[in-house]
Amino acid sequence: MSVRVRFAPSPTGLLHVGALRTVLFDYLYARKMGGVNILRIEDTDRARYNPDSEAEFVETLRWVGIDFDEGPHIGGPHAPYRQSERKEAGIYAREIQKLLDNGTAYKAFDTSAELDEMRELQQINKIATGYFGGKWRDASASEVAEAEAEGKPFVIRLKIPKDRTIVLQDLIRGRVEWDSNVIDDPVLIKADGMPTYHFAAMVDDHLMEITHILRGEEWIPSAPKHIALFEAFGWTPPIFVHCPVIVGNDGKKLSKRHGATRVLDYAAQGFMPQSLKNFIALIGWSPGEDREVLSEVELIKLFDLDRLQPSPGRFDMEKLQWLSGHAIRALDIDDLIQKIVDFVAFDYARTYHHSEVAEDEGGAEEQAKRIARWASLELLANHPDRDYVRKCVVLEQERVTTLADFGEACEFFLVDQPKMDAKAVEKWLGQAHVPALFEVIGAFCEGGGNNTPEAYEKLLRDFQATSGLEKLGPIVHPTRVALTGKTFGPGLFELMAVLGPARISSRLSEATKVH
RNA sequence: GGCCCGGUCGUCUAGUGGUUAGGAUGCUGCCCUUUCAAGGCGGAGGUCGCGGGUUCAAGUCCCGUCCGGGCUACCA
Repeated sequence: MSVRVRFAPSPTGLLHVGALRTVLFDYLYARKMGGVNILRIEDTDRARYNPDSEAEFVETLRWVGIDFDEGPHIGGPHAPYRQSERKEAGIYAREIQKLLDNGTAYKAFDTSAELDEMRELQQINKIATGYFGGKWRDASASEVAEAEAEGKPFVIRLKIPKDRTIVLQDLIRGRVEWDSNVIDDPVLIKADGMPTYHFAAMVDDHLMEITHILRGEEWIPSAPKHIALFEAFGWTPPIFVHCPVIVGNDGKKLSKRHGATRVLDYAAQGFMPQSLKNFIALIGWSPGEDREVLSEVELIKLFDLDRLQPSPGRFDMEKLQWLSGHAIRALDIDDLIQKIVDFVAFDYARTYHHSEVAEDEGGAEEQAKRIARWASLELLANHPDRDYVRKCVVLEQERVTTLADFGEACEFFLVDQPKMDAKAVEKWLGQAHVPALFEVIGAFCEGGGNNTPEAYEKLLRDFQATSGLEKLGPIVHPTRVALTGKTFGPGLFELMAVLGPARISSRLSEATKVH
């Protein structure tokens, strides 16, 4: 039987990192097995419904490079793929009737006030809370008919069998058992007629012929309900795969405090999607060899559910950064430039770089940095001299970890006069030999000297020889500061050849004035 | 409270009875070098949560215990 997996998010908000990992595993497994990857929207909770959510999922997953074979945005043989639409189509009404008919589900007319009272009593008596039958599980047909005739609202609950052991055979965790008497009767259909997750998800998984249910481990406690539901229908349940969660550095659930949880924020920060995938896949899974940097193809080829690990993993930003830098360095230069151009055209990245930054993430200072970074990125992407852009990017390629980093890295290439680091100016530009040095370089540039790294190197080394200075540093550093405003960056001779004589002369004369 | 899941260097992990407990990241030293990176070569960092047991032999199997996390809704 062909593998069919599904990502079934509830459209209540953004796509976060934890959910991404589950879809990634769905996707990798489907692709590896030549199976089908399905997107299904679980919008049965009207109160929490967010109309922008579905578009967020689709856009984000497109960026990451995770695609679907069936879903609300592309259709498929099991359409519709939104549960609200499936409800309208009468699917859940039809299925629940089967359970009502075979006696495995029942109508319960308790009011929410009654249920609250019941729970309170259970808590006081320190016994398990939940609905273990109440007065309706075994109510007589006439009692039910009477309540219905009065028009009382009701829910439909599943009859969890008594005095049994319910067994979950989880692919990652093995056998997990429950005494069925500790499992309460879950609501299947709410008073408003909408199905609950428990009902809709399992019915759809069966109808859509899902072979493996990959979901977060927070679902383990409700697994026995789902298994009992499959039994009530007489259906064979799919294979359950409860994936470990991703937590923050403090071991707690990933939240805003740990950095971005919204996947699209990583796109906006200029991370390479492949490295995010690579990184996320490595939390809870490994190929079993000592290999960590994996291409898309390798990821698919090597991935296997058998190698999933049960323990939760922490989200380590530094490793993501290493992976992203690695991916950028591996890129062909023209490809890289195209990616930078695309990045600058990416609306959300622009928005991200211009939105307010919370105090604990750097506040106004960080925000100013982002705005400057973006401005420089735009200069780079829109620069008329593409050959110049190419040369700048080549020199910075091995010094960045994200696409956005090119903003800061290339800034001095792009502006008329770079911002000068005051400390660097003070340290290097005041030295006695500097005026003579700049004069020599200026003369070389205006006199039509060769604009090559080799020629500049010879020029500066010759100056060193005649000046009597022992090291090249006192010559290189002031020049670098005058030309870039910084004490670090690409090789001086290479960057001089990129800047060219005109920029060099004007910057040197500016630098002379500054000091 | 009840039920459930988890526990190997700071972090991500390899490991399925016999290994000096391996790799990666991060940290750090050296090399390269005009700086910063990148790259190359080293180093520190783990009494495998703890305590019993089984065994000639336990990170690996069993029991107990501690700690962390989840669920305990007409939310998913």
